[in-house]
Amino acid sequence: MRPNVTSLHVARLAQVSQSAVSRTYTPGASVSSATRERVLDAAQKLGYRPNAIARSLITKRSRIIGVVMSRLDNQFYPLVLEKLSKRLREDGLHVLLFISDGGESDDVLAEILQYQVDGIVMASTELSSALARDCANAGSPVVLFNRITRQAAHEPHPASAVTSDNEAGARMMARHLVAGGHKRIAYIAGTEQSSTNVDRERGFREELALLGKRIHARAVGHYSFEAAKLAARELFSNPADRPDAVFVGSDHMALAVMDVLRMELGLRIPEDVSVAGFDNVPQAAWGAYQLTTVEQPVDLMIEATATMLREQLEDGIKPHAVTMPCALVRRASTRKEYT
Amino acid sequence: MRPNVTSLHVARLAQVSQSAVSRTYTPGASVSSATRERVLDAAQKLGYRPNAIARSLITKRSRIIGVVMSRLDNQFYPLVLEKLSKRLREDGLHVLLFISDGGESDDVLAEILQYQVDGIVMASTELSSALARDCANAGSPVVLFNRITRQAAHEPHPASAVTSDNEAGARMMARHLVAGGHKRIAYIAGTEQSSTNVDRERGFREELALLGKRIHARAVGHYSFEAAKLAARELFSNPADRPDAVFVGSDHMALAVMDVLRMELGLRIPEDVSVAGFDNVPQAAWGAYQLTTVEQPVDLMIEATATMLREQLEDGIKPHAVTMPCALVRRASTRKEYT
DNA sequence: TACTAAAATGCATACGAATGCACTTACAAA
DNA sequence: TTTGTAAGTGCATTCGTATGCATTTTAGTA
Repeated sequence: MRPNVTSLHVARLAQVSQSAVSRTYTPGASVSSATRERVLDAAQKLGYRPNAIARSLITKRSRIIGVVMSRLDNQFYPLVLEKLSKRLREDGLHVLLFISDGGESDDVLAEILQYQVDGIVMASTELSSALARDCANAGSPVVLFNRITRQAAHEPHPASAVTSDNEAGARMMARHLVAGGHKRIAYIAGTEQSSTNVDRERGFREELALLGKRIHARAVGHYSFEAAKLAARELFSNPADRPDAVFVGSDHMALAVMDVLRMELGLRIPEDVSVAGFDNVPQAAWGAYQLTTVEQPVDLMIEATATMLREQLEDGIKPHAVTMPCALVRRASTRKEYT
Repeated sequence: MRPNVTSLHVARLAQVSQSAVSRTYTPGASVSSATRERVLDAAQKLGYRPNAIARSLITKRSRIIGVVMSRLDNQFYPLVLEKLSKRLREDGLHVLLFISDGGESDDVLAEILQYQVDGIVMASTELSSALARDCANAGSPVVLFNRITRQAAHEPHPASAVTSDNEAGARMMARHLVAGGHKRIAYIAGTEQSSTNVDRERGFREELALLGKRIHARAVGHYSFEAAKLAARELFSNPADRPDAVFVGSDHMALAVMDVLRMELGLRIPEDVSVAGFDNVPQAAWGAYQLTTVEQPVDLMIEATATMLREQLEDGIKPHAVTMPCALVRRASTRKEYT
């Protein structure tokens, strides 16, 4: 194996100092264009590439962002990952990816921190405040994506958070379903403790209350495709008292629910029962589903994430939380008018 | 910001040398259990974490694998990513993720190599042999996942490759469709130059020929959802001569095709036309689609990928190619018997 | 108890690039 | 020409850990 070619080799060939080589690759450093050219020439000849590891060691900037995700089977997250990765690359950052199983991710975080990441993005993952403190101590700002940490009002935020306005989105859906004349409205929850579910459920419940309605039946789908199927069967187990609408805590689950209702129970959507979801994943628009849903503004959320990372990294701004607006997307899975 | 706590700080607190601290964290190194314990105690108190960057600099092993992907909207790849990430973590490796736009990925590779990755996995991406050589020179073994480089017989493989037996899979599908009594069998291609498409199309065509049939009509979907819709419209534009079966180069495209056939053209599947795909993504099993398809043995392919990386890394084994068997998955989107 | 092999430990150096500092050179203004 | 200023350059050091080597300690055996 050939020995690695280092800046020193380049320096020798170009007849300059190692510093000159370094400066050539450091934007804004002081090098004459003559030297720069000789360095680049030599580098070209030797096939030199600056060693990012060595650079990180001395600059204390790895230009790596640790990203923790789970549930990649829910199309929402791969798309987030794709966009996030592209967006961070624009800022010269790279993604070190960790797949967690969704629960507490102590060990995962420990590994991440060893790599001296410049920041951490956690999506579809919980973060204990103890872990958040660890990260803060390690100097790695954390941005929660699509999750939020509950926080006592007087305490500082342990981590930043980017979410959409889950509560408002759910309220829109409540109004939409009530306007459709539905009488027996059910709710299928995601993971119960997750902030997304808490917010969505609260918004939905409260808006229904304002309209003089209530959640007629409820089951839990844990944001899982299979669990959502079980939840649907449970909700519709009593033929005498079936819901005429189901608001499901995520599209991923809602698609499973639609399958159960149509294939197993022979129900027509939306004639017999309306189904609505949350997220607006691509499949929601597919012809066989046409799922009415609440759209999360992914692009805005990604942009906000990138911005918050940069702010905390460069300007030392404190962690805080931002919320982006949702929008109702009406499709064919919900009745539109009172019948 | 607190200064980072280093092995030296731990050493001082534990009253040992910095070497002792290092050895404590090096499996198989020579440390007495007494010192190890004191070191761990001190580390605990100080919140010490070994700096993976510094370690990499000296060991010349980053324990990072660069993974290049595109098309994360095709569910096949997120699932590969999830499994690959988990599998590599078992080997103590981590994933540095790059999203490419699918074409040549020169710049992406340059960035990857700067991080001194121990290896590279490229999925859904082409790799020129020039780039492959760059990687080899940099000492980073490359494994192509679900792609293969065409190679003159006498030349050494520039990169390893893990694929399923695309050709055999397509042959199975040809037999299945012919057995179903289809007369006018169409094919929708993925990206035409991609090895997956070349192999699938060849297998399909040749097996049909053996059975005395030929591809009745053909269009190109570029492995894209939207392009596949266009392809479907094109294939079915002449009502007088419509295919009675369509083999689509990937499930992702096949689902789009089904939408067009049913929603836009009002065709029944499989009564009016059979549709089949390739990959067996989760959505293929969804109630609304029930897509007959060829299953790629993802778990085997992941395992092979991990193995090849390890072999090339540790045992210096030369790049080579392996192929895993596919299996036909019959569902409701294809007619089963001659009618 | 004496002797030997093995284990444990510390010292010093190396990995590859960035950067503060001191110095030289170039160039413009007086 | 002299002076002042800025740009360019090289030296030497630094980042945090691993490891070869020499040395000391321990344990094992006769």
